[in-house]
Amino acid sequence: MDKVVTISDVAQAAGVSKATVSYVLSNDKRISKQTAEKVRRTIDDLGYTVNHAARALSTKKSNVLGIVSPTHHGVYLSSFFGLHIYLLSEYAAQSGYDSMFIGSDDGCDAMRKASASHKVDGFILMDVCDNDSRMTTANEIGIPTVVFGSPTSSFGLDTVDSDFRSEAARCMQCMAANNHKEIILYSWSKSIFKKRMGFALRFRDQIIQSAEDLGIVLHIYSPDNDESDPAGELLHALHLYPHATAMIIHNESASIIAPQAFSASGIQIPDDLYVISVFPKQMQWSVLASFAFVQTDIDQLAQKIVSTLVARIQDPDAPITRSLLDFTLQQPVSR
Amino acid sequence: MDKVVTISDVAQAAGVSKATVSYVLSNDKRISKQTAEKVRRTIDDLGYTVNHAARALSTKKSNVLGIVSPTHHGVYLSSFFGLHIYLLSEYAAQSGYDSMFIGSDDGCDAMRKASASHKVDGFILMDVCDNDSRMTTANEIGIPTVVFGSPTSSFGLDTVDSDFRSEAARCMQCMAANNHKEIILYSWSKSIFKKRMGFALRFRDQIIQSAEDLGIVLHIYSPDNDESDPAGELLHALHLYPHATAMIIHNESASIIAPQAFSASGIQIPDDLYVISVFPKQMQWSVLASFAFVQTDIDQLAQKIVSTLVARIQDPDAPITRSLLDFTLQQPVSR
DNA sequence: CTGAAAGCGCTTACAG
DNA sequence: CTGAAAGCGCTTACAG
Repeated sequence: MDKVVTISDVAQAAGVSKATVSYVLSNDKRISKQTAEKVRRTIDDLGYTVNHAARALSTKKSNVLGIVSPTHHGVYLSSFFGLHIYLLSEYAAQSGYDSMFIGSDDGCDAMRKASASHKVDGFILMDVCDNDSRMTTANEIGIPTVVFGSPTSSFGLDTVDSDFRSEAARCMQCMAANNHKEIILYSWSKSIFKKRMGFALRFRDQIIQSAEDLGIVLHIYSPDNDESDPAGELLHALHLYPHATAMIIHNESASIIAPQAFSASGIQIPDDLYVISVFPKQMQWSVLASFAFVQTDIDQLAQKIVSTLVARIQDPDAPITRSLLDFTLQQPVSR
Repeated sequence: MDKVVTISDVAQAAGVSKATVSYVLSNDKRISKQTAEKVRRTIDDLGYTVNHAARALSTKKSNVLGIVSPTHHGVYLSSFFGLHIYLLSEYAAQSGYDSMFIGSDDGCDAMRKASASHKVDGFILMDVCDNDSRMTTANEIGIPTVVFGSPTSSFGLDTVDSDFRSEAARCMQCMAANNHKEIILYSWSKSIFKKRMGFALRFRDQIIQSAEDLGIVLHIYSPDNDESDPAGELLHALHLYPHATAMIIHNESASIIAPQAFSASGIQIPDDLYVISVFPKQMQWSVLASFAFVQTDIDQLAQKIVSTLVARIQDPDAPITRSLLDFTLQQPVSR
């Protein structure tokens, strides 16, 4: 439509050089207050906006963070994936970064391309599993990267996740405190374990450990895949282990469906069965009041992920960071 | 790490000019087969990738699509939002575009900035409601834009959505065919209607229309907001209208919870209550087999959205497009 | 069929 | 405190 205004237009209108305008833009203190003020006014008058491509070419920085979706996520995609992306890009914006979603199946290839073409300054790897090839790719490229997940090795990359070990231990202490001697861990599906997702592995391993330490009889139930009916699976688990007095649910779809599934079968929570569930506090509409729960906070995680990546971009040589956010156990609210 | 290779390096190594390399890159037929072949080989050898910023500066095209999240989505965010973004960016990639997520609360401001700084070639507006300010903003900017949603007016913008009117009519014909004289429409929450979201309005209006045409007694139930317990709301609706023999559920969280909620109350589907639900075929883990349902396909929608936007970018003067995808009604599978 | 050159809109040493 | 100028890595008329 109307002609696009460039830095030259501003310079001319303000009666200064392009360099001066550029310095004003970057708040360089060498420019006098009056000049800066004058330039800023003409910028507003003309409605100037910096050309992103030109700046990127000149500075060799794109000011874009690449959000890399998991390779081969298969059919399973958390309902909170969208919220994650939303929040990440929100916090990125607050730090002056745009965010680009990199989602094709050939995750690593897409990463190489995005990096080689200077499209991004850094990567956020979503839902990283053990030995995730995206980590080695990031390493080879040598680009600032933060891993969202808890792989056994992060290959020298910064890491952010919920502290599943600590949360698991806390769940078990709660079980002991409430005098439960035999419990069920309703865990993630076998296909999640097969993918070696850290959140599933780390949580389960700590539960096993704590069960031993506390002398609690533990049964682990893990559905075969994520397509089966979680309500039926939950009841099946109860049927298999009739002496269990409590259950820990660490599984998204099961957490959502569980209150209904139990009430449908006339199981009173917490009288017939004491239940602890782990789910994001953003899971609102699902009614879980009679459960105790570990309330992970996606918002805090997103904020931490972005700040970690931004810090890494600013100082590539800073020591590696491993941030585990430890969310507390909430007791059920009676209603 | 290792020095980044530019078009000059390729030109030198291949013994041609930069211009020639550039022409090879764009498959210009003026370059001889042999030269092109030679250049392509050195490109591979050197591992050259075009610098995105340089190209964008030169061509004034960013090759990026901006996905604009709804302004003030409030607490409600569909569980499929993430899948949507994922699929959109997948199809964008297939068409040679990257996708940038634009999500801040000041949606329109963010749009202006993204456009002014030449960061995007076009916009996809997610979940557009009637009189959505993003539409007028897109118009003022004069940038290729496709509206995902069914607003009353699209302000001259291309539009893609599921065909809610047609689907609603089909649901009602099914009701009539099954001889239901009195039914309940369990609809979206009042806050969704207050936002004037087209999918809720258009569907409801057609249901009302069809009810009149077919002589069916219709009760519309709409929860106050999206935080309330959908299971309780569903039962409340049944309680209010005890003579209804069927229900149409057009509400995401209610669709998910409904099978459990009904079974918990001993309501047999379809014997006690005939139910038609509308939900994406990507909603897998939730068990809905005893419902009839309109199976919208997020994948097809995403594909259509991207192809529409790409076409618009290529030909800004082509006639305006309005694509309504009409998904069929599936009868329940007995199991 | 190929190349020299201008230009895209910025930033940043370097002079003054 | 400010400006002239080079350079970032491409593309694209324009010559030849």
